[in-house]
Amino acid sequence: MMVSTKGRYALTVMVDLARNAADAYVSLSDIAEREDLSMKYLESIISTLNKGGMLLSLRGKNGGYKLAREPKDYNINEILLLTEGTLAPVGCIMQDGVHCDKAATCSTLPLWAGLDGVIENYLSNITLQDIIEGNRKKMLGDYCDNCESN
Amino acid sequence: MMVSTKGRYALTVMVDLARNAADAYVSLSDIAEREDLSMKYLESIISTLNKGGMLLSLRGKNGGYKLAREPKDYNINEILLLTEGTLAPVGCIMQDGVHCDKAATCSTLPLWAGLDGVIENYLSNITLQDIIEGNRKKMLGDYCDNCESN
DNA sequence: AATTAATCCTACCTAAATGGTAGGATTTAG
DNA sequence: CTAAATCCTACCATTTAGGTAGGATTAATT
Repeated sequence: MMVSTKGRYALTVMVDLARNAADAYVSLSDIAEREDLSMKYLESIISTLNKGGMLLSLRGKNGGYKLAREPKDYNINEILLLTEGTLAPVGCIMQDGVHCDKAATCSTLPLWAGLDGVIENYLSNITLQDIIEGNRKKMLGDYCDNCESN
Repeated sequence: MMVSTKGRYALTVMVDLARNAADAYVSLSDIAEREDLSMKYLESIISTLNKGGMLLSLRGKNGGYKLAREPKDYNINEILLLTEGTLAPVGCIMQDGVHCDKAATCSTLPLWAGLDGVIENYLSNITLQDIIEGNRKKMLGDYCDNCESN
């Protein structure tokens, strides 16, 4: 599994905040209850999102979190990358340039690099806005059963 | 990581066999030595490939393995699927129809389904032959640095 | 018939990652 | 002052990854 619950729940939190945006700060307990997820676990996840500059937070009573930007200005790749650390499909594709010592002669490396590119391309072109709008055509593409043909 | 060493080594073995095809059976110790991988570990991996109908095997002295079909008739998706069990990017996408009980209302599910489709589409369209030919254009697509522009 | 070289099979093992939980310190609105 | 919230550190159980070990079986060669 490329994306663990950490990344999945992080996206769920972002979508929840995008939906319940208004202008107010939303408490984590509200999010946890709405999404039926462990608040304690979400705490560590939302901390990563917050430190990564994805959110604004307010401590103390009536505090909580809200999005730092508009939903259309978040792409899914950056959200998952922040929480997962890497989205590389294999261990021999590194984001920081470190790679296997056989890389120069490896015949399968272009395959993994190509796969990595396809994944990043897909996720980078979908925004938080697309998700809350339920833009199935963009997300499911040609494989969408009930998307209009134009 | 979506693809573990199991799947990666399985592909390495298939590529090695495709290269050293001839007509003869190739012993696992030869493959392990050429690819610089543990023979004992490869044993369990090649067993999966063999039982899955990807290979032909011959026991006893001078025995070994060879491809059951021509390299152009293997796509990478089927090789990885067999050895990894699943290539789903998240736990909530299952190959056998089992899914999360929130699926009906989940707003992120189309994203995961779309990602899954993109991965499967990419891997299904690349063959073992493409790899041994070093078809960088097909593997790296638009992201290829030194592919010809036509 | 014996030897050798190969696949086949079952069991085991260590380290790291996953998916959390627990408890308390700090901050701020009312 | 109190309640409700974020923030922070530590811990922990289970599963997965990445192998290793040892031997049984099969078949070609001498």
